[in-house]
Amino acid sequence: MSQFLIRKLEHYARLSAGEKESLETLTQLRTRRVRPRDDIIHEGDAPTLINVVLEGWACRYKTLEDGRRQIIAYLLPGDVCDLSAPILREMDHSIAAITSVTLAEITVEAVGHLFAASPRLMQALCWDALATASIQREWTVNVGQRTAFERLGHLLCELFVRQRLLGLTRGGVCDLPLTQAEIADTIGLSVVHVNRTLQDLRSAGLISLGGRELTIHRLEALQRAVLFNANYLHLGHEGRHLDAPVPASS
Amino acid sequence: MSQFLIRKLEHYARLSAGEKESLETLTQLRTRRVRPRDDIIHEGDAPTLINVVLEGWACRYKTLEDGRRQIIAYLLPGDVCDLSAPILREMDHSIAAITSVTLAEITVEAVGHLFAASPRLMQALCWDALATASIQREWTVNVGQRTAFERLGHLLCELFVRQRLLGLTRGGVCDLPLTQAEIADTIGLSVVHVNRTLQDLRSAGLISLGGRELTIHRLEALQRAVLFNANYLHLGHEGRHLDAPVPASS
DNA sequence: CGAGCGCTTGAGTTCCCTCAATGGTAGTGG
DNA sequence: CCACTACCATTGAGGGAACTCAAGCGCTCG
Repeated sequence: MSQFLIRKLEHYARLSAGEKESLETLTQLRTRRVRPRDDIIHEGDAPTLINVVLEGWACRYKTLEDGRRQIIAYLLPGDVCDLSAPILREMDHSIAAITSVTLAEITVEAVGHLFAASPRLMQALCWDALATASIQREWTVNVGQRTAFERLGHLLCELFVRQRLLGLTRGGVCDLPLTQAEIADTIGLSVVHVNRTLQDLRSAGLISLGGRELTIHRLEALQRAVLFNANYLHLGHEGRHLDAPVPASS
Repeated sequence: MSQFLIRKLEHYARLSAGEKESLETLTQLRTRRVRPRDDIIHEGDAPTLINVVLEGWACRYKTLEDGRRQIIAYLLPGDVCDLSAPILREMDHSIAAITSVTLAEITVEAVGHLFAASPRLMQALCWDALATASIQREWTVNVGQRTAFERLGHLLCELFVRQRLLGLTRGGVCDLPLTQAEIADTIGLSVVHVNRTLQDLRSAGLISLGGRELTIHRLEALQRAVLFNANYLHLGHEGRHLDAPVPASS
C-alpha cells in the first residue's frame, strides 16, 4: 500500500530492497480511514503520530476568522502530512480529507529508528519535504502573478503531472475529485469565475473536465499557455548521488 | 555579528554558551558583501556554500518568462538562505539583495560537524526552516484570500513583528527599505494600487510610511483590521522541550 | 543641471466579484 | 417509484476592485 510513497521517493534516489521493505512494513502496522470532508488533523492540534496518505486525496487549508478559506496544498497518495510533528508542536493549519482517505499512522520513534538505520531514507524524505516547500513557493507565484486562466491551467498541470509520477494517469486522463468550490479556494477566485475559466480552457481545446475526471488533450500546449515549468517539482532524479548501490544481479 | 541568528534561535530553545560560541565562530570565518539589487544566488545555481544573512535585507523571488516577478520571501538578519543546498541540488528560485547585505558563507561540512556536535542546534535550525515554511503558507493565504488593504497591512505587520523579535524596532518604528514596486511584487498588486492602498492605511491612522521607515501607530488595531494572527510565526517559545540545561549560576 | 528613480494622481478600462436564479444528479425516505 | 432534499455546475446581470496608461513632481546623484 505504500507503493506510492516508494515510487515517489525513487524519483529522488534509488532505494535498496531493505529500505523499501522497511517502508512497506512501517506503513502497514496501523492504518486509519477518514470520510470525505472530515478533518484529519485540526489547527492547534499537537499530533503524536505521523500520517501518510496511502489512498485518496486530502488538502491542507487555513481559514480566516470570517470564514474565508484557502487551500494551501493537496496531498496525494504517498504524501506525508506532518513529518515536522516532532519538532513544531502545534499545527498552524488543518488537513481535511477530500475523498475517502486511508492513512498510515506511524510513531515518531519508529521514524527515528528508520532514519538511524538508513540515512539515505532520511535524505529522501527530507528531499520530499523540500520539494513540498518548493511547490508552496510556486503556489504563491501562481496566485500572486498569474491570470485566472493561467492559475487554473497551472493547477491542473501540476495535479496531472504529480499523478503521472505515481502511475495514476491513463494516457492524458487522471482523477480530479475536486468541486469547483474547492478549486476556487485553491487559486483565490470565486466559484463563478472558476466555472467560466474552466469553460475557456475547454473551448481552447486544452482540457475536458467532468465526472471527477480530467483529460488534458495537449499537455505541451497547456504548459506553454499557462507558463507551467515542472522544474519546481524537482523530479529530474537530481538525487542520483544518494542512490543505493545497484545489486550485482542487474 | 551572528547575534541575530542566535537571538532568533533562542525564541525556539535556549542554547548553551558553547553552542552560541560555535555559531559565532562559524559565521565569522568567511563573509561576503553584496550590493543592493545584486543577486546573491541565481535560479539554476547549485550553491556549494550555505549563506546566512548577517546584515541587511534580501528577498527570494521567481520570475515568469514574460517578466512578471513574484517576491516569495524576505530574508532579514539571521535568516538562512539555503540550508537545503546539500540535498536539493539546483536552486528553483533566486535570491537578491534589497539593501547592502553582509553574508556569512559556511561550508556544508562545517554545518555537518556543528550538527553532529549539537543535535539541539540542528533541531533549532530545523525549527527555523519549518517556521519559514509556515510563513510561506501564510503568504499563499495572503495573496489568495485577503483584500488589497488586508494584504498590505498583513505584510507590514509581519515585517514589523519579525524585526521586533530581532530587537530591530524602536517603539512602534522599524526599517522598511522596500520600494512600492517591490511591495507590489510581493502581494500581487500593481504599483499604483499599492500606492493607493498605502494611503488608505495612512488615513485610517494605522501607519506612517516614508523614508524607508515604517511606523505602526496602533499595532493591535492594525492586526485586527487585517486579520493578522502571529501564530504562524511560531514564536511562542514552543520549543522549551529542546532547552539546554540552565547553568547552575542562574 | 539633467537624468534616473520612486512616489503620486487622474482617467478609463478590464477582470473578477456578488447576487440571484436555474437545471442536473445523487442520495433519502415515504 | 416518486417526491424531496442537498449539492454541484451553470448562466445572466450589474457592480466594484484593481489594472493600465499617462503625466507630473520631488528627490538624489554623477
